[in-house]
Amino acid sequence: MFITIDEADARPIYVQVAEEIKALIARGELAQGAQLPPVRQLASDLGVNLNTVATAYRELQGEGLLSIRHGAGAVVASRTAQAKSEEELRKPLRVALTGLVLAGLPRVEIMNLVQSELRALLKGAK
Amino acid sequence: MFITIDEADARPIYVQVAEEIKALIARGELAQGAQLPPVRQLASDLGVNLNTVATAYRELQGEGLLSIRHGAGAVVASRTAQAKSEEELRKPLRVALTGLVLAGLPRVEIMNLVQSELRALLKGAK
DNA sequence: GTATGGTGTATAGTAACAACGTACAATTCA
DNA sequence: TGAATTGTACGTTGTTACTATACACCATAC
Repeated sequence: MFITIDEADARPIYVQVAEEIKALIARGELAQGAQLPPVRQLASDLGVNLNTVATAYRELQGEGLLSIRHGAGAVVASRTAQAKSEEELRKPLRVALTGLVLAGLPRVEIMNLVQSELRALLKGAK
Repeated sequence: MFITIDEADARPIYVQVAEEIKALIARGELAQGAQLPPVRQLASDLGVNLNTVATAYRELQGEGLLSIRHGAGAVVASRTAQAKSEEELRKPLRVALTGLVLAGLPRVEIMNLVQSELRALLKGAK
């Protein structure tokens, strides 16, 4: 589990952890049924409290990506998250693209970035 | 100024407001030099406190997009935000794309979404 | 079965943050 | 100059993020 916390990132730690695990699942590096590290282990690896990791796990469980069993561990439940509304999907994309446009990147460069990121994510796709 | 607050959106109100103004600037609907509404007016339109809007304005000023003068108002200072690191630009994009992949959208559909959003943003570009 | 070690969960405390109401200060203009 | 308009500062309240510590569930060896 190669997860890192970015101090410069304003988002809460548990959100960052959840986001990184999501990316691992999307890439197929965490396949369906795969066991996740115990909250204590991942927490100590990251230098945070175990409850912070537990919150991330519960968030992912809420999205249908993990299955947590008290006493046993957490496993990847599915590679597909529960359905969101189209607007919930579009908004983060709009925010990201707005940032790129305001950074002054030309259209072609933005498309290159998108394709490069998307390729990395779909690498392990079926 | 057509800005709306999304109750379902977990992000703070001032972030949502700042984000929507950014999109207006990117689209060219708020050109360089354009005057922004007084914090009291926008605040009452949105049904929030004036300081909440003021915080959004200051955030945008910090990114170099607005110029605020005490007693006068706020105007669009630039259409280009201050330089961010490549990772700061990539991360939101990765998060957005991860969400789309986990939602089960096929590659072509994701690319269609991206192009549709990007077209809307670049509509007013020179 | 039950003891033990491993696992997630619950609770309480602290600090920081978001949003608000109110008072203050700078600018504009009649 | 004075009044209206604009952003700013300050104090309060409720929420959130994170932590430390104690609890509850599960698997397994014996």
